[in-house]
Amino acid sequence: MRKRPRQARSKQMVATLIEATARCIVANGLDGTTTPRIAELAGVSVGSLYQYFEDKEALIDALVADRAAGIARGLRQLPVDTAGNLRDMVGGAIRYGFALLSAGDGLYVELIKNWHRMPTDKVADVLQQHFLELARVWFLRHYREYPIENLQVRIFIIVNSTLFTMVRLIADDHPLLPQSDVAEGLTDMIVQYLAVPS
Amino acid sequence: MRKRPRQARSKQMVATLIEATARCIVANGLDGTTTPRIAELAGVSVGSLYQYFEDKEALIDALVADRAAGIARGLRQLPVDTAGNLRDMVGGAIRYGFALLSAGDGLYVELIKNWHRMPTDKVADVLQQHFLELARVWFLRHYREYPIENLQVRIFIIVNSTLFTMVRLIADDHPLLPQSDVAEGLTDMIVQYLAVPS
DNA sequence: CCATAATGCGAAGATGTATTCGCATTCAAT
DNA sequence: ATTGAATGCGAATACATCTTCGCATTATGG
Repeated sequence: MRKRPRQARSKQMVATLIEATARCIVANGLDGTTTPRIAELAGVSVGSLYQYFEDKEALIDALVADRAAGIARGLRQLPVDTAGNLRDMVGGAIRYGFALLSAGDGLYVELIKNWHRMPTDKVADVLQQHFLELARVWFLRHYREYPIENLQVRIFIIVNSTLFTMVRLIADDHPLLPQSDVAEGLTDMIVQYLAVPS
Repeated sequence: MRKRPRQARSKQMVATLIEATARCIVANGLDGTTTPRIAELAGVSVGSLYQYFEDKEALIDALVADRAAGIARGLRQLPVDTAGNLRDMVGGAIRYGFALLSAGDGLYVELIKNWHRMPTDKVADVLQQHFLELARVWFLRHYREYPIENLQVRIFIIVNSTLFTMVRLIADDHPLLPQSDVAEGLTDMIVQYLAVPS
């Protein structure tokens, strides 16, 4: 951030700009998101934007960081029963994922579509770490011993598979397959993949 | 195409432009690919480009169509043994996929990264249809009866999961996980998912 | 209340890209 | 060889975006 906000109104401005960025991406897509448009949506001048953000990228990074923090918070508060059966846990996570991606008028979908030019690692790592830890706990409880090495590969595959399959489905204007079927399919696939002790 | 090529040199020009586009994308990324740069790489003027292609998009579409045709050809010639075991078939396909993505200096990876602003369906449908048909044949041979409805969902999930997991891994500059491990993991996951008759 | 710093402004500058158009060159058929 | 069509050219046009800078407005502390 170019200038540290000292007064209350400038803190407000930073928040307003980040939210305007989100709305602009939703309304115009990432490519159609320009600094004048963001400023207009924020009800603010372009100059003010550059008072607090080095450039457009910094603004978008701030948005991603904000949402990533939100998602991390949501994941931690997601009720999990590490004593329960695997299928319920996975199924719950899948449903949570679909709900999240469908929320925010498609902001997340647009961000993930453009993962390669965004600080994707911030978010992907959050998911990766969360589910890795979750799986670790679950397996320790149920099997005592488990090849942890292999678990990283499995979680990497599962997280990426799920994320992009979901996005591909949601981004499709005329999806041939119902979301519920794909959710069930993903759940089946993941549970079976995790269940086999290699 | 704006003008149908009548003379030999113009056919050559179309081919040269398409190949230059491929090289430009490899060298500069899709965003860094501009019509002047393509023309320069082709050793041709910008004007000539617009003689044969309505706009930049048409040129890129032509490139995608060309490669999609090539991939379709490659898939058909891929030796498959529908009498053999499932794991060998899936493993072979995965290896073929990794080889394809690693080839062409990263052209395919760059194209898939930007799937959402490309005629992705052209390629995705090719893969979808190919593996759907392949799976159908295999299952008819081995089980006689199989819930075909469900098979579409499974193939959708498998194709997208595999494609994007591969791309995510290859696009990572410092991959934590070795490609061979991920390939094996994907194979395991797919085989198990397909093997369970639902 | 005043002085100073912080904040807000938006037209203008700098850059870059897609596309066109009039003219030059080459081909192919007679 | 000639002529009309096809092809090739690239400077110029049109447009859009990011970013800056000098000035106006607002807040804060003494």
